[in-house]
Amino acid sequence: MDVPSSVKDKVEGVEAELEQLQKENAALRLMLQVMSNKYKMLSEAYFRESNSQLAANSSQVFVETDPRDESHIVKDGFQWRKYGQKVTKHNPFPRAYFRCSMAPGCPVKKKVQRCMEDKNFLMATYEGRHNHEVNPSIGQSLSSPTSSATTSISGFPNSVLDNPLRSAIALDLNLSSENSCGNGNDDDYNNKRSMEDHVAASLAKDPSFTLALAAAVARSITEHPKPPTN
DNA sequence: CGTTTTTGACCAGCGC
DNA sequence: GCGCTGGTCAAAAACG
Repeated sequence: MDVPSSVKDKVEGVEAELEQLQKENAALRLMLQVMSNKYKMLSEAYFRESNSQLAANSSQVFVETDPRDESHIVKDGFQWRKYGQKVTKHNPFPRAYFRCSMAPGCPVKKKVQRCMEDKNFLMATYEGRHNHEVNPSIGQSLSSPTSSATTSISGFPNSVLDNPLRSAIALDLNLSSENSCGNGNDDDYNNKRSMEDHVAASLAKDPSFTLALAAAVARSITEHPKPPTN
C-alpha cells in the first residue's frame, strides 16, 4: 500500500528525532561516567576528611536495614560497645547508646534508634571525634553478600558507589538537629510533612541521588521499563 | 576467663 | 519541690 508523503515525512522526522535523542543519550551516558569517576574521587577524599569533621558537630545519618532485625548494628567501620538502652517518649522503638571501643579513651558516642516514620531505617547520631584510624576490614563488611540487611551510610561512600540508587536513602541530616525523624513533636501529620519536605530537600542536594536520577531517566528513554530490584 | 550485652537504678536538666 | 525525660552507670548475665 502507498504511504502518503506527509506521513513519510513525519516518520522520517520522528526517526531523525529519535536518532538525535539516542546521540544525546550516549553523550549523557559519557558525562554520567565522567561524573561518576569524579564523584568517586571526591567521595574518597571526603571519606578521609569525614572523621575530622565529626568534631565540629554531631552527625546524623539514616541507615536502611531489615525492619525485622531488632539489633542496632550499623556497620560503619568502627567497633562499638553498647552501654545503655532507653525507650524515649515519642518513639516506641528503643534507643541504643554505644561508645567506640576500637581504641582506649576514644570519646566518640553514637545513638541508634529505629525511625518512627519508616521502620526500614535506623537513625544513627554520632558525637565526637575518633582518636584513631578506621579499620577497613570492618568497613568492608558493609557489602558482605551474606548480610541480609541492606545498609548504606552517608559519609562512607564505598557502599554508595556500589549502588547509587540505594545511596539516595542515606541522608546526612547534620543540619536538622531539631527535625530528627519524629522525635520531639506531638503532631504526627505535621511531623511527617516536615520530614518529607526535609527528605526531598536533602535528596535534591545529594549528588548521588542526582546521578541516580539521571541514570534512571536515561534508562527509561533507551530501554524497556524494568521492575525495581529492591 | 575476659569481653560484651542487658537492664534497672541513678543522676542532671528542664518545665511547671 | 516535684515529676518527667534523656543519658549514663554498674552489677549480673551471656557469650566466645
